[in-house]
Amino acid sequence: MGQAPIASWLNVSNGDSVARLKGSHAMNNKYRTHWCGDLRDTNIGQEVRLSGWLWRARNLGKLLFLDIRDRTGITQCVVEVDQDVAKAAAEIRQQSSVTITGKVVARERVNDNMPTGQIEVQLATIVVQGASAPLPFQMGDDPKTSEAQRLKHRFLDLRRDVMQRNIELRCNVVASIRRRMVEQGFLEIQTPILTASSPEGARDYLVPSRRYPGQFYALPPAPQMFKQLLMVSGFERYFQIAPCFRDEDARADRSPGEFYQLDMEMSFVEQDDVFEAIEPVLEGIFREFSDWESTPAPFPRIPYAESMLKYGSDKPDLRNPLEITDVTEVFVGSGFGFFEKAIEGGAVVRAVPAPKAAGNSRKWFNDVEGQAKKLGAGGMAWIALTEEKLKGSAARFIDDERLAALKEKCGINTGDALCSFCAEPKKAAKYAGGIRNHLGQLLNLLEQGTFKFCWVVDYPFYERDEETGELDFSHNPFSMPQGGMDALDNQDPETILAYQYDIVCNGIELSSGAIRNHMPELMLKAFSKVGYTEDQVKEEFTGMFTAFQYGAPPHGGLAPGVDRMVMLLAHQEDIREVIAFPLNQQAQDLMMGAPSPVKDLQLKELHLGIHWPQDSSED
RNA sequence: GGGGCGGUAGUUAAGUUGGUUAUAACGCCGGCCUGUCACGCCGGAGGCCGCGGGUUCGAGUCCCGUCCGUCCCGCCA
Repeated sequence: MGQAPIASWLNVSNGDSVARLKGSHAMNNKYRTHWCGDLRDTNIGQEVRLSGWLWRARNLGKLLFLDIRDRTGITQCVVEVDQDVAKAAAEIRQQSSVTITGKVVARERVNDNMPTGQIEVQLATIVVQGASAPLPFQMGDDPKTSEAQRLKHRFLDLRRDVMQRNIELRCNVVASIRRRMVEQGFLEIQTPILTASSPEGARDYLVPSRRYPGQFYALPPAPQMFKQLLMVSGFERYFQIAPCFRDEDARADRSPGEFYQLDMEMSFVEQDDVFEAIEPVLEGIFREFSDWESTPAPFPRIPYAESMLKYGSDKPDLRNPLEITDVTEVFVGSGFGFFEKAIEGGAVVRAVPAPKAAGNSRKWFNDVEGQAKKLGAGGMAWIALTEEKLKGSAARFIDDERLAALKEKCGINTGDALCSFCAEPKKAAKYAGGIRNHLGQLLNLLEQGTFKFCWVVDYPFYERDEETGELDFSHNPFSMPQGGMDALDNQDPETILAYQYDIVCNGIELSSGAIRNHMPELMLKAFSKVGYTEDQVKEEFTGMFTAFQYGAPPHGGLAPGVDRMVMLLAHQEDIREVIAFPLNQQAQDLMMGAPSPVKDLQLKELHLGIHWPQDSSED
């Protein structure tokens, strides 16, 4: 309650950046002699000139207060109504940009909530530099409006304290990343934005070529091939704050259309070398820009298979203490017909403990089951170990011996409950993982005030498509299979692991990366397993495949998402809060009106015609 | 592509089992107010209840369709 926006703005703002602003040469010009956040009682008696936005006005009839704000803070101006300037001042609408002059005086009543609360400026003149129309929404700490409204008027939204702080934090984080990377010998190298479409992975944004009818550039989903080429070129250590473009649907933690990665790559390294290079950067960033605890390097390394089993996810939130257990064998011979039949068919049973939840109502458990059903689960078998008896949907199948086994395996005891899911392993992991997250929040189990990092390592190299049954790369086709050629030749492809890793923080995937496959013959072999001929590989990855004929070094890297890092550091739930001009979830820019139709002439120059979808009235 | 939730004044919301003139707060306009700091007090204007169709004597409310927003699934090497 009683949020003091004035105070909160300066308290959280990065002092260094404000100091840099204040120290800049643009001081003392036509518009300002001081910054609004600058004035203290030491300035009393000085004549000052300030510029900024009229933040709030309080008109007491014979006395008028105006708050003038710039990026550094807020200064209160005061004027008595019998002075000429007062009449003009009273008419100015909030959020107009203004320049004022006046004398700094001590306040009759000090406001301890404001850094400038000791003083005020006795208004001598006020000039409106840019008048503001009535506002489309209120400008408080809480914007109290829809995101669509905010995005449509982003220039106003960005004027709010929270947004200014987020954007400033982003600047500082990016600057710190650059410093830390350069200090480790990484070179920042820009790579093309207009490049060729690549057949693997995310859907490309295409740019039609004017000079070559029917041909297209693509915006890079990531500078993947370029950074590998830079390794072939011998730059040893490359990084870039790289724009990435993917025509895929958005999420709260996934920016639509475009986003930024700290893209990095190193040559003559193994997986551990990459980890050792990036861990201090991430740890340093998170320590520099947050008061929260942060996992000290080296971060824990969790094999993919273990992560799927224990956390039901390849991006485990380690703030959540709950662990999933495989309890398949407990249900064998239990008389629970549905489970037993499914288990015979290859299903497994995964259980999530719900500590101290045994006393909850049947409705509570039904609601939890409802969450699981949302994820696609057919149902949830639960037991609750109350003082008197065992209750729950699976209770009658659990005899004393089986109960003892569950207690031991899952670490549960009287007062606790257990939620179980029976399905084929991948799905069982997904349901149990979803409920692990749900229970973590519901039971308030998440450790607070901390960033929990981990690596998820040893991803499978291949996976089988559930529908078609065909083998495909599970992650990155350019990553190195563990065991090399020997594994490709002699191992069941589904058991081959990759030198492929993700870095995860509080359940959010910051990055994935890999040690790359730099050997042409190994590439051909790896691709042949998923149905690529030699010619196809050579054609679709021409640049890289050719380059690998000329002394490619072993190399690997990764690419943590910059937006996601800033989102975590700013304690924002939505990635668009740390992007100045994000697209909305439908990948539209509501302010600029993108995407938009173009003139026929433009299409003609590009040799394009529009093929309207069915149902469209135009043709 | 699929699912959940939402769409009422400039903005945010309330609106009962369908029933007179659709409420409130902030903003806007007018008036009062000399120590406020989310200033306060009095008054006023402002509505295609997203859009289209249906049920009904009667629809903001119920039904169908559609558009828009948001979150999730698919997707995101």
